[in-house]
Amino acid sequence: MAESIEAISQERTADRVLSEGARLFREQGYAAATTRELARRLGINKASLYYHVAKKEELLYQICMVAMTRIYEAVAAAVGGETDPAERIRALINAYLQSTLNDLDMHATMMLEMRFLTGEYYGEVMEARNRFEGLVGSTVATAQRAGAIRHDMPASYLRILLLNLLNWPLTWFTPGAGMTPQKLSRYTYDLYMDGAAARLGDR
Amino acid sequence: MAESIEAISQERTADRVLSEGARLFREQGYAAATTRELARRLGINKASLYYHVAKKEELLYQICMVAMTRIYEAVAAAVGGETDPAERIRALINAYLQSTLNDLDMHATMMLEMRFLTGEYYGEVMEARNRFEGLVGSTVATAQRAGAIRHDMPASYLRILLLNLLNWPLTWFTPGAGMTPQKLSRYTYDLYMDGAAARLGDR
DNA sequence: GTCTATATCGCGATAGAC
DNA sequence: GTCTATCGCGATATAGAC
Repeated sequence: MAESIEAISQERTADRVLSEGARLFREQGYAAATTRELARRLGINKASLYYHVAKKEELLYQICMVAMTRIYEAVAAAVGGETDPAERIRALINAYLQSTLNDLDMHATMMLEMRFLTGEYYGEVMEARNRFEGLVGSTVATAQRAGAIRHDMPASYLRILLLNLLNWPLTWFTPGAGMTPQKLSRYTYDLYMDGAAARLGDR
Repeated sequence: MAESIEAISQERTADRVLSEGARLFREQGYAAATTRELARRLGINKASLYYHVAKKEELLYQICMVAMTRIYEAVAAAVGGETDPAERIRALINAYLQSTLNDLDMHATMMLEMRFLTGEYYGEVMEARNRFEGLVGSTVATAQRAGAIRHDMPASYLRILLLNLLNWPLTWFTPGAGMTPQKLSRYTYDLYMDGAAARLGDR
């Protein structure tokens, strides 16, 4: 019993280090953020931090891996829940933007700060990211083979153009500033599938 | 005569500080980059750097302002050279991607590192960037009013979706890796205007 | 699991000679 | 316009008591 209570409070503290770390790294950038400031925000001594995490870089690594796991699972579940190729892309866009924009600290840190990782840390995160972007690519390529996506553009371009649309919002999205992940998802899907040009009968 | 030679060599050194600084800041991030390393790359003593630039932050500021000036002028000239609304958008996309991807160090530093500026430095760069993004927005809005762009999506979304497509390449584009700014421009325009969906008669 | 105290280092920036 | 020399600070991380 005492064990489970300890386990719970331990988990809480570890979680707080992760989420406060992600917030700090996103706000100030990994390199400029200090362990002193993180300890201050957590209300503990800076030395106490090193009970929870071996070093600053390891914290960044953990944040990146958690973020990658979350978004992979969210997007895989969303895509797996649809059969129609276009609906799968709609679900992908929605899950991607919901995940990243509702958990900005973790995902912006992962996408924008992972480059500061070195060696194995970097390798593992990059591998997870490649696996994830492979899921995006195969969803698009499958839709193309099914005839739902145009054939006069290589699947590799269709993948990176979609990733451009999905990732840049991490740099500018601000919750509560009028925009919502829902609305952005809808317009992103509309633009990605149909484009911005006026069609016959539009006016 | 001696003056002009001095002026030229002075200009050269100042230019080298700017371009090597941009390269270093892009490679390592502004916060992680050191003035020692910059001096080493320039082949001068670290103290000598402070003859050319007052402080590290001022160098970042100068890089950002030069990048903003360059891209504004390139895009304004390209858009001004066309009259057809769709062609103006094509020219905008092309000039935007040519500028940023052929001068990655300056533009990636501007877009991704400008957040480390403080006070007036930050204010001035942000103002220039807002002015520039206003040019993008007004080009899209004008095309919409002319009937070339769909009316069932707010111009504000059409602007940010285009900026998503144009800016994220700064994070992944690598010269000489198969992709060219030309090809990316073409596909970006095709996708932005027409979308990814297959049309009747595609197959 | 948190603390006090501290080691050790590398940073931005300056002084002043040449 | 570049140099040598150095200041002063704040960073990550560790030792060891409680």
